[in-house]
Amino acid sequence: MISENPRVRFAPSPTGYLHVGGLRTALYNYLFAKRNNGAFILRIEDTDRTRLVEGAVKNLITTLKWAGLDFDEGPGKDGGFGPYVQSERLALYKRYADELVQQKKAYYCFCTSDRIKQLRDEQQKTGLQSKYDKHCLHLTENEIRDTLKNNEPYVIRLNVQPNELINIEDIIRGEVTFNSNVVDDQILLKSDGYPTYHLANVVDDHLMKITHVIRGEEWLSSTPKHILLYNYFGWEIPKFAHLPLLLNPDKSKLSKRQGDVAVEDYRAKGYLKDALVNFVAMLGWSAGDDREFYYLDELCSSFSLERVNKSGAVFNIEKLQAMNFAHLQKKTDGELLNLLKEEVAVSSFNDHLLSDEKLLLIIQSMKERINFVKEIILNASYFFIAPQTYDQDAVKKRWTAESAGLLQKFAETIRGVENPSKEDFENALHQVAEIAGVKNGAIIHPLRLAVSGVSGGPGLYDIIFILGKEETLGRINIALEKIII
RNA sequence: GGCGCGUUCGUCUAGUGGCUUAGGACGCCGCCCUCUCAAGGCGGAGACCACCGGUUCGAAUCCGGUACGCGCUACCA
Repeated sequence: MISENPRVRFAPSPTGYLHVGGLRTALYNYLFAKRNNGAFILRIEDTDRTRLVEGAVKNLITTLKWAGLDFDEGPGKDGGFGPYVQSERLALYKRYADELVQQKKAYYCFCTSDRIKQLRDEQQKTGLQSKYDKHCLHLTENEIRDTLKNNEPYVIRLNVQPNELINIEDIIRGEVTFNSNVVDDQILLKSDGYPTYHLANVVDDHLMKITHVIRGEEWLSSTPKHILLYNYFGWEIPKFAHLPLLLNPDKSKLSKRQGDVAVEDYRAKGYLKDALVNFVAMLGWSAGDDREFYYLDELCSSFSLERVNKSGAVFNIEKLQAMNFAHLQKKTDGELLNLLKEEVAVSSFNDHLLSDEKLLLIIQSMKERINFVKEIILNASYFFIAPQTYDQDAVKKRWTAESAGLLQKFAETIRGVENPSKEDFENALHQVAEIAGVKNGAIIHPLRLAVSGVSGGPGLYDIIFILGKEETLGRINIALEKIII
């Protein structure tokens, strides 16, 4: 079954950010490695120079690390199989491509892109499959030598034999069969000297002793090319597992056009890494029971490729958000304190220093009312600064002719209390209400409005206790001046 | 067009021939709780298991076909 120490790799191309689909691919590779005592390798596939983005590799590594997916081998962490960046392995690909040419399993091609385009147009017009016509396969050795000597640009193509059945044993999908007639004479080495994905990934997977290729379903169709390559080189074929795609709400392949796809975007929005990882793990995998809440280490011990689904999964943000809430509730107050301090530091309240003790009280009162830590600042700014405005709808609904008088009475009552506790505030309010002959709500609602500016939020006594007596008195005064009905 | 893959509530899924009047989660609706907003508790609507045919005493589960969706079809990965 699973070899002693499997080696798997996540092989993104550095195009700028980590796609959430990529995160899931990386995660499944990581989980598989951890579950089976194997190695998780990061390899950078930067063979397309036109799509290179500055700083992308660094960003990729940072984001992977943020998610908790530490690699065992990769850029900056050699395990004896480096380098792990394909652009640093060019000589290797050239050598293996040449080897194939020697054996007539690949050949030089000098066709111009114009000719290829023309060929393709014609084939399309006649309803044929677009495929290279092996035109250059029939060049004589002399012709090839002369053209090469003239420094004509060339590519090296795979020489696919017609009418062979190519079988793929896929761990997730079972046996998949292709006829070699539908496999194009794929370009292996581009005219700029860089390999295409197909050559590079086969050479590297072999050299890096990759045992299991776990990648997205979009690669299934080109797997026959890879099988052919392994066979031509006489190399052992790794096990394949093609993961179902992550989908947009309209079921097309998850793309930028329909929302955020970068892990960095979700991170910036305040999603917890635990939640994102948990959510993405459940998109296409389940342990076979009803459990949905997992931490990364728990996923490590229960994951198996055999239980990965075959069909694509819609990336449902609402569920992600619910997952984030669930993970948030499980965090200790201490963990939340650290997260809150980070948010405060980058907010407009960064010079508004509240004690840890006070922040902790704020966290406890707000925890179950938020989906993101930053919402404490966004939705409960009144803990940091007195309300600048008062919600007009709430004023209309809660502020009556008697409100001002009641708040004044309440203020008078608490003014004399030394270091009032939450209960002291509550008792004071009850007392005022009783004397005035009104319901508690007649004071509670306007008071909440006066100190917070809004109608929702934590229990009133929690709010004013956190604010403290002086601040509460001050805010009542301001409100009495500002709220006019 | 060709090739490949897929198809269980709106979404993520459980289900591997009888335990299923198809279970859970998110979302939605209602009730309870309640100083508000949440959270929580309880309940509800929501899937003729894409369709048709076959195998079988019995099928969401096995087989075949059809439809639909998606992916690939680049000197992109």
